[in-house]
Amino acid sequence: MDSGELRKAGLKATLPRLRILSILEKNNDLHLSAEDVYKALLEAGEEIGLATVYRVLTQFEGAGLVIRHNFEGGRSVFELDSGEHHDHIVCLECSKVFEFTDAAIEARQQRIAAQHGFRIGEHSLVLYGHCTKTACPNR
Amino acid sequence: MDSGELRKAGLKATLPRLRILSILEKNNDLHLSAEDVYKALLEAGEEIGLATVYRVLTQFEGAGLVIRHNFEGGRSVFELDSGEHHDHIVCLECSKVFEFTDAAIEARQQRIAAQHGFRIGEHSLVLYGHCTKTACPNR
DNA sequence: ATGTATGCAAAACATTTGCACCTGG
DNA sequence: CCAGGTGCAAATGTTTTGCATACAT
Repeated sequence: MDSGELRKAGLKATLPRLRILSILEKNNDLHLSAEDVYKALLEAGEEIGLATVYRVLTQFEGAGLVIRHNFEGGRSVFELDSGEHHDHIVCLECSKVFEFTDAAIEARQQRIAAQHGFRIGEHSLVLYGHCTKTACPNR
Repeated sequence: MDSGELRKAGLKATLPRLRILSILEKNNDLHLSAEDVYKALLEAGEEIGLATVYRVLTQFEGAGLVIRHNFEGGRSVFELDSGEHHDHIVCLECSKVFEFTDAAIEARQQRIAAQHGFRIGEHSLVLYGHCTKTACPNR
């Protein structure tokens, strides 16, 4: 049980929080929207309010447990913060998300930021494209 | 007058469209939201509806005249598409935006996408950070 | 107990759409 | 003239908030 993680983040270990954390853990490869999490919980027979999902996800983000992405398409998606930064490739057709990291890119980013007098906090690199060989509906 | 540009994009050269284009040109260094454009036009004494601004910006995006960004914070911002791709650095404190390009990063992005069986359409690299020497309110 | 968290419904935003009227070519 | 564009208001979709109730410690 992750009560510890929550406590450490200064959050009471309530049932809704534990459940949301559990959904995120179970789908760590996916990137879920608040509604996705909500539906997953309902389907699992759990009772929860959508507002709670939003509140908890926002708190998790503030606590550094979760990362919020603003990919194309209005809604935010969330993933557990593994601690290791990574970038994303999003298929514009099937919405599948791949993750990657590249040391060379990271290094250049730091240098560029410094050149512009910036101290980088977070950064997000998202490649939008089209699958050519995966299970993408369009091949 | 940019009637030509519009015509070329298959769009009638109407007054609202010309005005919006003009606002974007005048603020090419900024990244404006639909509401920003709307307000700018109202302040300039022009009559226009917010819905029209949204419609026109979306059409411009489709026509490749404009690029839409989903930076942090729910709303979309727009900038004229200069034709030359570039990345962004956004100050989390003063919201100032700097642009840059880096050939090495671009090259690696292509390679990485290819490795994952992706054909890249668009991509967006945004560094979120803090100014250290510009006119940022927090220095 | 008691301060916090939750659920529900209502509110707040950003954006889109239906429709009658206006306009550019 | 006529297809397409615009304005307004209403609809949508997402996220936030107020408030009375329920829960963790």
